Amino acid sequence: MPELPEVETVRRGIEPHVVGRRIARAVVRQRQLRRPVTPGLSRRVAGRTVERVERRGKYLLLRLDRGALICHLGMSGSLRIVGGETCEPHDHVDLVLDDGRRLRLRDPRRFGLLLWTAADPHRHPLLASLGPEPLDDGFDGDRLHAQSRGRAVAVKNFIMNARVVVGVGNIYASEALFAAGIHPARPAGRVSRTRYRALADAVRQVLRRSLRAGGTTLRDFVREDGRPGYYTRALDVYGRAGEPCRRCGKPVRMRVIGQRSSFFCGGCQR
DNA sequence: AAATTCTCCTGAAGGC
DNA sequence: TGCCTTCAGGAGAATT
Repeated sequence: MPELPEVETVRRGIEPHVVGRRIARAVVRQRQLRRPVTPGLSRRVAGRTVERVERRGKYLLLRLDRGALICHLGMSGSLRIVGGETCEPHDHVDLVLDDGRRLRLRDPRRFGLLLWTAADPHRHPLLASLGPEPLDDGFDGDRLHAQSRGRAVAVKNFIMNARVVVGVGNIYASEALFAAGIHPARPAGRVSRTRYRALADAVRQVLRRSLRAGGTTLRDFVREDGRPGYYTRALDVYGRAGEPCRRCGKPVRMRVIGQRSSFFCGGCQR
């Protein structure tokens, strides 16, 4: 499931193939994604040139010379550069480029998103109220601390809230909390400033480490050329229920917190 | 306002 | 072997 490192890997992967290219047309085979693909997509993008590819949280933004495309990969989405029109099930949308190649969105579970907007995509309702980028200035422990006062929500859900910080999904939330020694179910308002600083550092470290590896792939993640891009980074806790904690040896525990499976070490995290 | 629940969908995994 | 059931998962929307 693509989280921030995976989405950034995709962005870097497709960027050199699409920037400067003119879009000939779009082919929409399945418009029913998380939201319907913008009606008349092909008409909107035909003849437009891709000026740059940006990322905001887990959203990819294709800035065109007029308008922009907002794309989200949900949990099973992938974008690839393909040579022909031969497609497989779940290949929902193609952007046909002027060199004949295609940027193809595949998304079996259809939790993804592809929207066209005429305005600044950063002002789009889906993006307008997003929190800071974890790898940029503006995200730090002091901010987390200030924002969490009085909040009873579990700290894990707190840092997975895109209004608090973008790009931290279920996997890296568990990993960062382990690295910071914070119990995932602890109320967000009861985490000290010092520990929020450790958590912010942990979030950055976990994301950077994964990004350097081209993204941690657990399931459906593939890179722009279709390579699995699997990097078997040893996750410390995620998916390791029952296995020994790498730090203290006690078995890693799994618990559902806020509708999401959470992995942690009861010995190392308080 | 904040927190929780619901929802979309399919592939994988588990049960029998 | 195969059919049926259950469930994960991003994140906005709806509900409490």
